[in-house]
Order: sequence, then structure tokens, then C-alpha cells
Amino acid sequence: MEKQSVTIYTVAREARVSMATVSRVVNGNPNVKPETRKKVLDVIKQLNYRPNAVARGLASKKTTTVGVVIPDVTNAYFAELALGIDDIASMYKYNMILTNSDADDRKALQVVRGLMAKQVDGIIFMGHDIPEELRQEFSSSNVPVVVAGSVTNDDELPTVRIDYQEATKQAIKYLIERVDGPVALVVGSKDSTINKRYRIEGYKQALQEAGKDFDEKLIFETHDSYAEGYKQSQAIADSGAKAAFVSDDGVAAGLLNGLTDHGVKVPDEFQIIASNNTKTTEITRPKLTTITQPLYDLGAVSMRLLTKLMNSKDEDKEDGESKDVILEHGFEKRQSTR
Amino acid sequence: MEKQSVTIYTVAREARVSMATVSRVVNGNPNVKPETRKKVLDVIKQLNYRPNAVARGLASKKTTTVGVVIPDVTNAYFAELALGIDDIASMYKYNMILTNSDADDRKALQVVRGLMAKQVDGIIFMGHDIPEELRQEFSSSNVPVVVAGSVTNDDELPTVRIDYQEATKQAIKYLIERVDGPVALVVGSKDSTINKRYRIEGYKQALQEAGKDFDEKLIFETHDSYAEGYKQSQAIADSGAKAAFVSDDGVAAGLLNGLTDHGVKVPDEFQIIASNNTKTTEITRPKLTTITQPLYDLGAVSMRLLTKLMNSKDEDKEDGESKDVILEHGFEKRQSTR
DNA sequence: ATGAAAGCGCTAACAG
DNA sequence: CTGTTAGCGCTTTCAT
Repeated sequence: MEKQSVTIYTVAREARVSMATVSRVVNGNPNVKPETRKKVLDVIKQLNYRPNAVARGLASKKTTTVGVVIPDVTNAYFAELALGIDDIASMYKYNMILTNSDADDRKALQVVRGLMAKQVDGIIFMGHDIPEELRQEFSSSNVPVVVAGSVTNDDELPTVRIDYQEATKQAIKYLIERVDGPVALVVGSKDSTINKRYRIEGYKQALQEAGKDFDEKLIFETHDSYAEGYKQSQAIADSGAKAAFVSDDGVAAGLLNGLTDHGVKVPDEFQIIASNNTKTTEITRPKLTTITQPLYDLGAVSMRLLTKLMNSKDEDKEDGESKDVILEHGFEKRQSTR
Repeated sequence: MEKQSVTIYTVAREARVSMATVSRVVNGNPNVKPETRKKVLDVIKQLNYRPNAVARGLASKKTTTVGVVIPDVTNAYFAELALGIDDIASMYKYNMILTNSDADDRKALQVVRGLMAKQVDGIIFMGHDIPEELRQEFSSSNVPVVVAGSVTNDDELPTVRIDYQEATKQAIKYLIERVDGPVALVVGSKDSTINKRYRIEGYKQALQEAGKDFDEKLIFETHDSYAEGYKQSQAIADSGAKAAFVSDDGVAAGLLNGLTDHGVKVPDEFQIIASNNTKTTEITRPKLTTITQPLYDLGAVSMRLLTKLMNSKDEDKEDGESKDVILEHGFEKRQSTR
């Protein structure tokens, strides 16, 4: 009964000013006489007044909350991005509602609807593709969305990412130059945009430039998990491939350990390049050679971009520089390649 | 301009009923004639009406949002718990505002204040201790809090966890029986409750039952990270210890690799037991022997408990069974012990 | 079973 | 610089 009883009205009464004035000082509006401001501030402190963000949200139509949809928090790649997002969000006084989509289209649609209902000011979407219904949801909503750490089938949405095609091409070239035999590409779904339009293209380019033929059978699809990589290691080895570029670090680690357990020596008999440079790439033995990405920054920049979009009028939202921001990637040679 | 223009009022008007009735059907209140319900539902679908959760929150004083404070999302242990929390939360139609505290007291206090301002219905706190100011914040707020995956200095708060003392004791005993030499304990801060009151006690008990002396120098403090474990490996080896039980898997992996890189053979010359059974323990070579914990369940049960607390009247919140729920832990022997 | 009306706590013109 | 006054969109008695 004694809860949240102190409202802006209580403060106004106690300080002998109007609610508007209290609101002004709370929101740092300069149009308040220092004297009054002090008086109000004193009362606020004395009463331990805390503005109710829900009421504020209803009145202002801004919740200072953003929605973040993530396929799986326990995936180190996404978790690192999430950390970057949260850091910048909290810097800008935003909170983040984090929702796992389990990389499932239906669940993603459902969680986004939930986020919209909660009136989030913006959404950061992590995931490799956006189902049609969700696209409509996005485009009909006015809520800014940025795609972090991937690309999707929706070209309208701004993305923050690295150049997946180029990264893949580099990795494959590196492998082709050092391996006497076929080089495999291990990715999630062949049909997802990031793979179909970028990684597989990069793969083909590298092959072509080296004068090698493209062989569909050398592309392996997996779910992003250590167990999956481990399980498929046998099949990958059996394909005759002597090296692989793997798009998920967990899978790369699974592949490495699976190969090793089956008696295939890495890097002597099989070389591996991972692609996210998460901590797991350092933990394995041998350590995984990997494409490096500024994981934290990918998240941080996404959130930064989102704040811009949230604060820009709808009109100028359309124009501006290219929607995509491409961060630099790198390459770190470790022990899984020669 | 055409945004969110459809409100409960629009629906009411269009369906020729009152807002109250619309509210009733939206909230599944049975007191609505099937006929009217259908009419309203039709209009809702036709207009694509979506209730505004913020307005609802203001009116009902319930946001169906819970706050989750986590030291670091990129720590696999906490991330697994967070997944369990989110799954159950979404099952109960709750959302989770996730905030990183960076294991820092000031930041924790600040984020919790932010969560309170957002009127979360409950809070799940992950972290090893609660600074005094935060305790007051909690106790003066009426917002239910549950501590997940740890214990704190605040005995008032319900916790969901394993028996850290017993787990530690088992691990140490196991080591003592197999090692000819001192056994170290590698933990976070010696002063945190989980270590001081549980793990170190378990350590001492195991020592005592084996007739060994306790030596403070065999307790090592680290931050929870792979790099820290790696760095301290030298010091740990130099201490003369021949085995260690490590409270964080990342640290355990770092210790393992550090030792290996320094030429110390695991498990032949040094044995290690990790304690969270995160994926990391499977990725290292040798694989880490570890205490096993139902990580996902720890989170899931915490959230489940929180829903109970959120729905119980304040009166009966006090009574009820013991506040703590202790989940079973296990032990899995792998390759870092003999 | 349904409606009328009073807020929930705050922001945002608008006036002065 | 400060106060007045409408709402924001929904829930919730209280009548009927």
C-alpha cells in the first residue's frame, strides 16, 4: 500500500510548483530558474521520487527500450554482439529486451510482435533471414530495425557486418594455396542469404581464380553447434576434402575434434579455418586459424546506428549514405592451417 | 501519421460496443456473450488491432516484463541460464530486459534502478554478491527477486542453485584420492559469499576428512575468464599443487592450456576438475572432468519461481517452504583427471 | 452481459 | 520561467 505512492504530483505539491515544472527539471529542460530547480531537486531527493517509465512511455510515445532478437544467447558469436549492443544501449540510457528466436521463423515473428506490442523504440535483428510475414511486420511499423552481424533477404534493412564474400574468398584462397586437394565450405543453410549470396559466391570466386572446378558436394550444411560439427566430421573427411572453411566457430571446433578423434591430423592431413574468432578458437588444440571480426563492435555499431535512426525524423530516414556499414575483418593464422 | 491509430476505442466504435467489452475479450474475460465476442474479434482482426502494452502496464500496474541482471552475457555459464530464463518467460508471456552488470557493484545498482523505473514485475539476479545499497533497493521495493545460479550475502532472497559446498567437497575428495600432492582451489573472490561460505568450506571439509592441512596459499583468486586462467597457470603450478578444482570453466580451460603450453602434462602431472559443464569443457583437449549442473534448468526454475512470487499476494509471499531451491548436481569424469 | 467513467503517472502544447 | 489542461491507451470498479 505504501508503494510507488510518490508521483510527480506529490513532488509538485510538496515543492509548491506545478507538475510541468517537476517534469521539466526531471527531464533537464533548461527553462527552469536555478532556484526552483534546486527546490524541486531537494524534494525529489527527500521523497526519493523515481519517475515511472511506463507512464512516461505512454505520454511521450517513447519507451527508451529496444528489442533485440537473437537466435541463441548461448552462441558465443551472438552473445558477443549482444554485449556490445547492451553497452551502447546503456550508454544512451536505453534498455534491451532480449528475445531468443531459436533461429525459428515462427518464433521470430512471434517475438517481434511481442516487442512491437511493448512499443520498443527500435529493433536489432540478429539472424540470417527474415520470413515474409516478418518483413511486412517491419515495413508496416515505422519502428527502425537494424540487422546486426548478418545479411538478410530484406534489402531495405540496414545492416552492420563484415564483407562475408571477401572474407570467405580470402580464406578459401589461403587454403587452396596450401592444400593439395579439395577445399570444403561448411555453412548453415545453403539457402540463407548470407550463404547463398555471399559466402558461396566468395567460395566460387576463389575457386575460379585458382582455376578449380566448383563441386556442390563440397558444401556442407550444419546447424550451428559443436555437436553438429563433430558429427559431420566423418562425412567431411570422407568427401575427400583436405581442408574446410567453417562459418561457425562451434562447428569448426566440433569438426576439429571430430577429425582428431577419428585419427585425422590437423593441420597435417586436414586444415581448418574458422570465421568468427570467438574464444573457442583459442581454446581448441590446435588453436583454430580464423577470420577475425570485431564482434563487440558489430553490436556496438548496430546500436549506435539504431539510436540515430530512432532520433531522426521519418522523412530523412530514407536518404543518407548507404544503409550498410561494413566493418573491417582480418585473418589470424594459428595452428589449424600450415 | 498513420501509425498506431487503431486503439481499443477504434475497435469499440467499429464493433458498436464499449471499450470495456473490447478489453474483456482481449483479456479473455468469460463474461462476454459469445456473439459479441465474435463480433469484436472480427473487428480486431479486420483492423489488425494490437493492444498497447505500455498503456496496459500503466493502467494495470503490471508490465509482464522481468528484469534480468547478468554479470556478462558472454560467459557461457550465465548465457545458459539466461536461455532457460527466456524460454520459461516467453512461455508465461513475459519478456526479459537483460542488463549486464559487468560484475560491478555500482553498475549493478544502476541497472536495477533502471529496471525498477521501468516497472518490471520481477527481477532475476545473477551475481555473487549484493552491495548494501542494492539490498535496500530490493527490500524497499516490493518487486520479487530471485537469485539464479549463485548465493549472495542477502539471506532474504530466494535462490535457485546447486549445493556448492557439497559439490566442491566431492571434487576435492576425488582429487585428494588420486593425487600425490597438494590440491588447489581456484575461485573468484575469496570474499564473495559463494566462495567464502560454500566452496572454501567444502574444500576445508574435504581436506579435514582426509587428514590434510589447510593452506591458504592453495586458494587462488581469478577473474572469470580464459585469459586469467591461462595467466595464472604458471603460478598455480609453481605453488606445488598437483591438482585443482576450478569454479569457472573458462578459467579451467585457461589453466589447462596454460599448463600444457608450459610443458606440464594434464592429467599425468596435474589434474583439473571444472565446475559448470559448459560446452567449453568438451572442447578442450584433454576434455575437462567436471561437476555437472543443470544450467538451463537453473534458469528455467528461477523464472518459474519468479512467476509464482509475482502472482502471489504480498501476504503469503513470506511463508511457504524454504526459499531456496537446490537442484541436483553431478560429476562427469573425462580426461583431465585420472 | 455490457457500459460509463475515473483514473494510472507523465508529457506536451499552449498561455501567460 | 511557470502553470493549466488535455490527453497517451488501457483497466477497473460500479452501475445497470
